[in-house]
Amino acid sequence: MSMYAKVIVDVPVKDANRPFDYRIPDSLVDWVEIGSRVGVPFGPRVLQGFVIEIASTTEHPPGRVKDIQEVLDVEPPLLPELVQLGRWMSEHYLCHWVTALQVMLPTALKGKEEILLRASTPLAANPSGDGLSHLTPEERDMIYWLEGRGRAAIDAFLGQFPNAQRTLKALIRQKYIEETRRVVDTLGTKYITYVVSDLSGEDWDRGLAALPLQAKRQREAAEWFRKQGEEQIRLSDLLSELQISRSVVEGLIQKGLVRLEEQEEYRDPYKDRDFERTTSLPLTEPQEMAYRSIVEALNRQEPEAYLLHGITGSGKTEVYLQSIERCLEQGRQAIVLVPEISLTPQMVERFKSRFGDRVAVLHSRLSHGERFDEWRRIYRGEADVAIGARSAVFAPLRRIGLIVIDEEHESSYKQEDHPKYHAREIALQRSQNHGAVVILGSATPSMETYADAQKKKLRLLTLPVRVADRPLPEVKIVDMRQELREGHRSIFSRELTEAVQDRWERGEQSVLFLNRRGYSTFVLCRSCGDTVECPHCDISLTYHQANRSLRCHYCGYAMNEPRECPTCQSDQIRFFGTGTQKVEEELVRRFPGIRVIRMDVDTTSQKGSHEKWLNQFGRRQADVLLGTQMVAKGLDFPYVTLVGVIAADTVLHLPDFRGSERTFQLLTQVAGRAGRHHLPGEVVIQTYSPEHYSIQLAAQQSYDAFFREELALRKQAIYPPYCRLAMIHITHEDLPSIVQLGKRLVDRLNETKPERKVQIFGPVPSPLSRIKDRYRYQCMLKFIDGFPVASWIQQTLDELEDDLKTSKVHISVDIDPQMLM
DNA sequence: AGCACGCCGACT
DNA sequence: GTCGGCGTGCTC
Repeated sequence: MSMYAKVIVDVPVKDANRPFDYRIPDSLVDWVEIGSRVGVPFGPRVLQGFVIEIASTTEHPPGRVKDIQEVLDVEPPLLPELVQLGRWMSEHYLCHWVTALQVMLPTALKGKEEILLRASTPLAANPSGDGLSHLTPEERDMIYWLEGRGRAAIDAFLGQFPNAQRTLKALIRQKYIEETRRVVDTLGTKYITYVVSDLSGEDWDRGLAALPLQAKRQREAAEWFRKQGEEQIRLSDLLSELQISRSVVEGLIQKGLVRLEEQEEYRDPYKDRDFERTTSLPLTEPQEMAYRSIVEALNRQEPEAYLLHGITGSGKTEVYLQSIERCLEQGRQAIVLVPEISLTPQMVERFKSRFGDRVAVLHSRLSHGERFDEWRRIYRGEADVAIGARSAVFAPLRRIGLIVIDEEHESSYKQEDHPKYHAREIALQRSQNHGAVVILGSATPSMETYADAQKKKLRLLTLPVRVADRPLPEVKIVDMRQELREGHRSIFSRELTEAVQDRWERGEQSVLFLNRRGYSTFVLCRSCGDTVECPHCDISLTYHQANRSLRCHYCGYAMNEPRECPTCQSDQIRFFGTGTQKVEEELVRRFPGIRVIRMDVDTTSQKGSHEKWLNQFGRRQADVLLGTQMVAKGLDFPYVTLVGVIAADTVLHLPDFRGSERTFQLLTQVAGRAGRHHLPGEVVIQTYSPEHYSIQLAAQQSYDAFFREELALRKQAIYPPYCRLAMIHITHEDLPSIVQLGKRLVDRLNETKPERKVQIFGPVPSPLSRIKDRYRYQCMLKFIDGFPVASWIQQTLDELEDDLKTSKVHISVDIDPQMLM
């Protein structure tokens, strides 16, 4: 009786987004499991696929079912739990199943098709070449070339014979050339050769004595090997240590003294670093309470979610560390998610120091190979704490007890391309599967999360004071309009200039923060501080350079680029634009001789440069650290006593209802970098909107007040947490089609929508109205929590299938979008 | 997505 | 007459 496997093939297209049945040949029966990665024939090709189910029957006539060609890994890389999670994701986020599965694996495990060619009639069998006589000389050339090589990749062949695709196809059809297709991994495993010996002491001595007298080098090598007292030594170490060549070792192998063994080597990205072991620190009372509550939940081994709301410097990380310790004691495992940007060496070090080799680190700065190695350590249970950015939530752990999401409000937990998942949601999903505890930690929780805590959907734990009762830094707000009125046009206000000067003289350090995102997109009057807003939407207009207009991307309202401020008629109207480079120049000009480290995408693109700069700053080899987002998070340096925010408004006026929330979070985070140790800290915030509640309340470090204020506004305008959002993006090559199709889609949605559960806005052109020669429209949906939007949208799209298929429209859906652009 | 099949215009 | 354009349809 044959067995069959249901396989999701690597063809992310609607028609292929379903399992295909394959027969499992007898030779592979022991290898094919749920979660296996296999190579399967699909049409004329051989593709990678994932086994999602194994069955003893198939609905298809046996003749129509092909065999699985190969199994690509010794063990199935996807745990059954993740296979199911992938299905849930594909339904919930409206993506192809295979896309959801692939995102869970390191890119090293993405096999691609390889085509090998071979001449089918060896010359030897047909020396006269008669069989080829009716071929053209060119065709014969190809066959001779292939015979000379034995086997060649199709790329090499086409390199040799450009534009020969068609001829090649014909030769394959006529069976002059044989084609083999299979799936190969993009990246192999790294192997290291070790020298080992199985001999007992006596045998060894005997062997050593038997060495010919002239074999000086061999004797030397053998004695050195023995002296090390290790069971195995890296061949490369031995060769370099004794300055001998491989042939010496070959001699010892021949005489049976040693043998070589290939072993898989993990590329440990931290192998050259020593981590000083640390043990638990004493907990403050609030820490202790939070910890105890978490431990109780861990002991219950049931899914439970907590919000750990702790102000900056209150010691959230220590609570994580000790909770993880408890989790490991239970024989369970943990995942720690941190935003990519704060996955700093400092952060990693704290975990490595506490848990040593039991920690595996996954982040984007590792090479594909390194990532794969760390992933495998987790897969094999050699590491039981996985720490990483967003995608680490898929770490292949089998017994998860705890999932920590640090800085849970960070938008980087939402993946911006398919599958557009939110790591927080995936974490909650996995905690259900494992009976695990989830800790969402933040000083500035997202509105949604805090609202959930108030609704008791999450249990709230609070750390209201800093460790060792250190005071929060003093925050000053500088009104940049006033500066201008008094004739100061510099990027630096007088207040900030003085403060920097002061630290410089005292040998203390400053961090200057420039929020680059959003520059040049909004219009601001330097005289009255007003921004130009949409009359219908109460949101800043976006400057569109293409047609020099201001637009609202919620309702589509547009106006021409203004020459004067609509409020005060001043001509001091500006399209904002300042970069870190410009700030650095200004800084050096003002303080000749000051040592500045600039950290932005330009200076940190190189591997390890991030770490290098921070180390330099930590060793006090610079007076000022100037940077974007990346200096806002997680840094903890004792001599930083000043934090300056160059322009606090940038995010505030982005056309996004989360502008105030983002501003508040960012300012609070940045301010938290100052005065974390024995020296008191000071924060200077420069802004054109000093009275704005998000800036005022960030200065007061008053989360609760901000939450209340913002919540009222969200309620009024009906935005999350009072509803949930979905965004439908429509793109097409030409404008008339997209307008027409957009309308048809929205009409259909309106016809089928359940009253009072969904509101539909749009379609309107996206703020980026054309990308890569495709026009973009978007349509926003507000819906009440609990309504199954995804399946409703999918159903509606299916109904329109015929219309949509004939046009070249692309439709993609984003559930709970973070950016409305 | 690819790749084949299939049906219409400019070339040896 | 053929080469080659890309519309349409399918992949267990």
